[in-house]
Amino acid sequence: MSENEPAPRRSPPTIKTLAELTGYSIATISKALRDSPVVAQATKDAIFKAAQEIGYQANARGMALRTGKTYQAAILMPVTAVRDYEWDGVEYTQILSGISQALEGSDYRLSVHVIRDVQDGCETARRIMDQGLADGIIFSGILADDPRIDLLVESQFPFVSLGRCRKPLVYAHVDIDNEWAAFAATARLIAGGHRRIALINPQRPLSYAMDRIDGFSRAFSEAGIEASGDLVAEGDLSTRFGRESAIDLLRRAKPPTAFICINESTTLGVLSGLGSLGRQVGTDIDVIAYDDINVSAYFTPPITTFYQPIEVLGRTLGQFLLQRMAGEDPQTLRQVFRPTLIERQSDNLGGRPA
Amino acid sequence: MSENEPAPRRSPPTIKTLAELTGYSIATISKALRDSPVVAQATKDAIFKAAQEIGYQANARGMALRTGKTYQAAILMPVTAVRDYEWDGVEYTQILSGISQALEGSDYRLSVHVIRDVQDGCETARRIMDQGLADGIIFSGILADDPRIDLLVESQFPFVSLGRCRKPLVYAHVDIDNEWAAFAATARLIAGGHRRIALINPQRPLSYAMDRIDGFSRAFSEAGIEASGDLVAEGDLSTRFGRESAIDLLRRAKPPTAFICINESTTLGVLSGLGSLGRQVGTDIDVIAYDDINVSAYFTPPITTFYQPIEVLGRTLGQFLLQRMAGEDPQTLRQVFRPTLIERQSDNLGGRPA
DNA sequence: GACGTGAATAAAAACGTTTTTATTTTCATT
DNA sequence: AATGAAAATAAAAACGTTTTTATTCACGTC
Repeated sequence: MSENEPAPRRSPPTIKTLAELTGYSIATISKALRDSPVVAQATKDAIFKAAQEIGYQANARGMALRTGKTYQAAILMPVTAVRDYEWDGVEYTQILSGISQALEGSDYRLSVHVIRDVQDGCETARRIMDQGLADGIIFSGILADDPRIDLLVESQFPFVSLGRCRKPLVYAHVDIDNEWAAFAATARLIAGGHRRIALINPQRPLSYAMDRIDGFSRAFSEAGIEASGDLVAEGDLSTRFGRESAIDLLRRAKPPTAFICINESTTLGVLSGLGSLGRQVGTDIDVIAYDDINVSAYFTPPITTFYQPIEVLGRTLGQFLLQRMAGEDPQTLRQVFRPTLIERQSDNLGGRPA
Repeated sequence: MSENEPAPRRSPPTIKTLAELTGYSIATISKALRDSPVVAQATKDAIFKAAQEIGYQANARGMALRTGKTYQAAILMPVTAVRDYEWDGVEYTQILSGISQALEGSDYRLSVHVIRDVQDGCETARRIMDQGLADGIIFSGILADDPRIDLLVESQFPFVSLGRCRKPLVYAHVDIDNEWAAFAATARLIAGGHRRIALINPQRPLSYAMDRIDGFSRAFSEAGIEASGDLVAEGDLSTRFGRESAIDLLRRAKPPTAFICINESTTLGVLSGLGSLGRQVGTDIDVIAYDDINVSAYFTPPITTFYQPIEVLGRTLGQFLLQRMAGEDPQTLRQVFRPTLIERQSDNLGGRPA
């Protein structure tokens, strides 16, 4: 009854501590803390106050065991096989940051699972579901036909994808309007007199690679010109790929007079390639890029880009996942962002002849 | 006894399933699976086989509740207040990837906690300990006197830091030999005839900022020359900062003839600054950089750098944390990497007059 | 043959919750 | 005053483990 041990190494207070302290049963405590309507307001107040005082924090493991939930959101982070070119993936910092911000107020925490390829991603997703490692999943690098989306849609497991597949499935997603961005970039160059335009693009199975080709082609067809489809380079998004593609394309019999780059990594490579061939950006050749991390402004010369703050995508991903995990209909959780054009001095299109 | 329901939605097998299946008690099953010596080998074999067959996977939540462990490793990821300049933090993708690789074989998973500053990091660390959100912590951006290290050392909570503080404490860490790198870069430029050398450095409270100044100063003093301490710029590591510093320094009465940059982000900024002042790297000005993500090769011109694959740091961090969480003495868990010099054409030091 | 010993296994308790079920109390209605 | 419903709370069970304690059994020893 009256043990006077001075509690030398006290363990954190549990619901039981609160029960002893307030005189209520643990059941009542639990309900009160979750603001259940069955417990009297006065009781709730007393319990809240006591909880506040002793700094009670619900034990996540206990909750997890009982409810079957993990209070974890998982993100599948690709780590590319291309080791020598390490720029790839830099935008993930932004994505993580955005997601974390969205999760901040909630009880959810973010866990990272690196994956090597889509296959690996599929297995990881399945493991997450089967072993109950997380309550929801976010992933990117969506293929035109992506098995992860099929799997998760079928299992009805909460997830949000960064990017869309080409199947008519209903699922929560966030994306960039790549078709539009490629269209706008191409149309802009065509309007500037260019006819031979190169597109530095990711590999074909990626859904957004195809979106970009669609936009690219549409711009030509709306202008009534034949598309320079022979100038589409497809590869990993490394700086090396950008450089080698640029050099290869410019050495051809019918070289491009302008480049559209998929991201800043390839843009840097293209600029490096142009430089080593002695070509001047803005004079000999125009370049328009898609802008990941807002660094194109510092290229020499600065490059005109389409910019979309990645962190915003991340925040939206996080919000959508929370809503999805709360049971919301994926139908309503879809957003496609249009990047904004940032004109920089390199690009004085229209001022020069075709 | 003989219910013929076709088990339409079976839940994953538990230890109890195994008990029923094999006829042993759940206690024996648990011990067998953990390979306890008290259970007979034949029994173990039978239980392992059964577990294999039904694909039994231990429930992480049950384990967590009982053992008090979380099987989570936490990383504190800084998200800088500098929103406009988003390159910052790109190397975190590499770090995460490395840590994940190290954790791969283990039962541990990696969870990300974003922090806004050191203060926030301190609170987050405390919360992780108090609420038992993880069994170990990794963090970076170490200050010369870092409260997080004090806190965790005192609490004896397992952690590994990327970077060292300047207090003589014993704790697991991984670091780059910044003193040496700065010394080597400075000495190289001095040997090439430079006397007025600028150092683009992070802000002072950061431990490695001071390490770099130490190395910088030592190179001068060993050469018997007065250090160009007036040419040390301190700021955030954004590209903008690099650009503005370069422009500012070059406009001074006694401008630098060479730059040492802390990372590729600032390097790009410095190059941008040089470009807009019409200076030629490798002719008018030399630049040596520290290389995060191996992209300096594609700058125009390519820049000589000190390179250390960040992923290796990440892997080491992960390994150390695992060992630390297994109870290993932090005394033995310390590693300081020396980056390797990558000479690129821009840097033909010694071939020109002072 | 009783007895201790050691090996093997089983039973029970515990971790901290939530949820279902049971009990008590209050109070209006007859 | 008895009855019943509603409100409030308590008790108990459950989630899936691990660990401590208890039981059973075989065997060698006195």
